Order: sequence, then C-alpha cells, then structure tokens
Amino acid sequence: MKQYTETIQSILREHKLRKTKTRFLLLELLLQSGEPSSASDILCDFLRMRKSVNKTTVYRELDHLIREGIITSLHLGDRKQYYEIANRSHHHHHLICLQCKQIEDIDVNETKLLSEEEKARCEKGFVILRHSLEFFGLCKKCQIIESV
Amino acid sequence: MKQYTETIQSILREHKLRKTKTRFLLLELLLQSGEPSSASDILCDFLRMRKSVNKTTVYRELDHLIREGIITSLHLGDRKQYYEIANRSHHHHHLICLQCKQIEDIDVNETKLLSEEEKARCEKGFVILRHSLEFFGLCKKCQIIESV
DNA sequence: TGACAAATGCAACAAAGTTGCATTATCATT
DNA sequence: AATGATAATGCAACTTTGTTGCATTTGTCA
Repeated sequence: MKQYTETIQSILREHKLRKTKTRFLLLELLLQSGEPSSASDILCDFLRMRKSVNKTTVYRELDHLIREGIITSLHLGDRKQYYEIANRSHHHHHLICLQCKQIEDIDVNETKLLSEEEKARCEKGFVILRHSLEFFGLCKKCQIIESV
Repeated sequence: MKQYTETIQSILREHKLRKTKTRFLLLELLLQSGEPSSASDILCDFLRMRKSVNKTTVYRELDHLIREGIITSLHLGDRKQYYEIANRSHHHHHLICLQCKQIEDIDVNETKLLSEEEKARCEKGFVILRHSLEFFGLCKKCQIIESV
C-alpha cells in the first residue's frame, strides 16, 4: 500500500488540502482497491487494519473528496452509496452481478451518450453535468450455478 | 383518479392478484403520478389523502409488484429507491435536476446500449438483465438562477 | 359458507447517513 | 519555534429508509 504515498501527496498538493490521517488512509484505500467501496466497506477495512477512524469523519471526508472531484459516488442497486477514485481521463461504467455482487468495470463508447446529452439540452433545456450507467446481470460463474 | 379503475383491474386479472386496498391505492397513485415516487412520497400522499395505509404493507407491496414486473425501481442519486409503472413497450430513462430535483423522462436510442450489452456478454461473459441510465444536470429554470 | 393462502398491522429492529458542538490538529506567517 | 486562523475530529444523539417476526384478518375459490 506504501506505493501510493507519492500519488496521494500530489493530489493533496494539487487541491491544496491538508494532510490528515483519515484523508490519507481513505485515498490509500480507494487507490488500492480495484472496485467501488461503500462507506461500510471502508469502515470495516479500517477496523480490520486496526486503524482507528471515526464514522462521522469518514462520511465527511467522502463528501469533501467528492466536492473536490477527487472521488465520485455511484449506486449499484442496493441502498448504499459507493465511492471510487475519479479518473476523468478514463470514465467508465460497471457491470454488476445480481447474484454474487461482483463488480467489473466496462468501457462504454461515450459518443452516443454525449449525443443524448446534447439532445436533452436542445429538447428539454437541461444541461447535463454527469450521467450514471450501470448494467445488471449474471456473471459467468453465476449463470452456471443458476442453470443447474 | 377514478379513471384508472379499469386499468388496475385488468392488471390484477392478468397477474392473478387479489384486489386489496393497499395494492389498489398504490397502483392508482403510480399510474396517476407522472414521475417516479419513493416509498416516503407514497406514504405522504396517502397521509394527505387520509388513507390509512401501513408502512410495512407498502414496502411489501412494492416488492411484490416488482417481482410481478408491474413496477420497476430506480435510483435517482439520493438514498431512496423510486418506483414507477413498468412500461415494457416503452423503456425510458430520466433527466434529474440536481437543484430542484425535478425529474423528466427522456427517450434514449437503445440500440447502442444493446450493443454494449452484447459486448459485455462476449468480452466478460456477463449476461445483462437490465441497465440503469440516468442523467444529472440543471433544468432550464435552475440554470438561470445559478447564473445570477 | 368454509378453508386456506395471501395480506395486514404492530412493535421492535437494523443499516446508512447526519447534526451540533466542544476539542484538536495542520500549516502559513511571523 | 511560537502563534493563530481555519480545517478536521470525535462523540452521542438523531433521522431516514427499510426489515423482521408474529399474531390476526381478508380475499377468493371450491
């Protein structure tokens, strides 16, 4: 996990953010984790690592990082919010297995979506700031289990 | 609201469902309301109409109607689930104003999404059962307010 | 009408997230 | 290095959204 120290410090510098314990650990966790994490995932991970972090602080820090555009939040069909590092150069969507809850990233050709956003602007007067697109289904493994 | 009686009765007949108070009121409300409603919206509406309906029963009935495919649930960026009448012949998505929370329906050309689903099947082995696509932005009115 | 499954209502619970407030840490400036 | 402004923290209590178990009632069909 050490290898993210540089990255985190450059994020903090770029956004003029103080280096605090929770912020650092949170970024480390999200950079290291391949898939979106919920607040409770994060709290559990910290507990497992015997890092004492406060629930309120984590929620507040997540909000803060969202406002800074460093992370984004998404919904994956359950009642939680999930968070992941925002990668503006590489916007992606998710494939969620309804059975085993496994999440995979998927690249979607955005041009079609952009033209839909343009259509919304023309027809409805809406300016679109972001969109969410997630696919729900069954992964390879769960299809086999289902069909038995 | 009376005009939906026929529709509801045909839904109940088609799905072999008992005609119960909560089920009837719920369908009436969702048919009549132009936009997706959350459980709390629904409970408030009933309260306003002085209809005594039970929270647990409403949640259970919503689940039931989803399992029957009569309604669908969606997420609109906050922590709630929203429900609307499923219209299989006319699948649509939503435009949500981040400021005033107004929701508009939007038709999206589905062919592109279907080809993405096909790609997911080929590349990742996922079979896609449904997708969610919502656009977030500012409606005409809120753009003006923002820019003042 | 009577049987039986389906639906209901209640109270208690659970998970996710929020608020107010007093305290503490960080960091630029001296 | 000391200082002071501002940002971050921790705690407890709270809110919202949704769930569960269980005893009771209702709707439907033979």
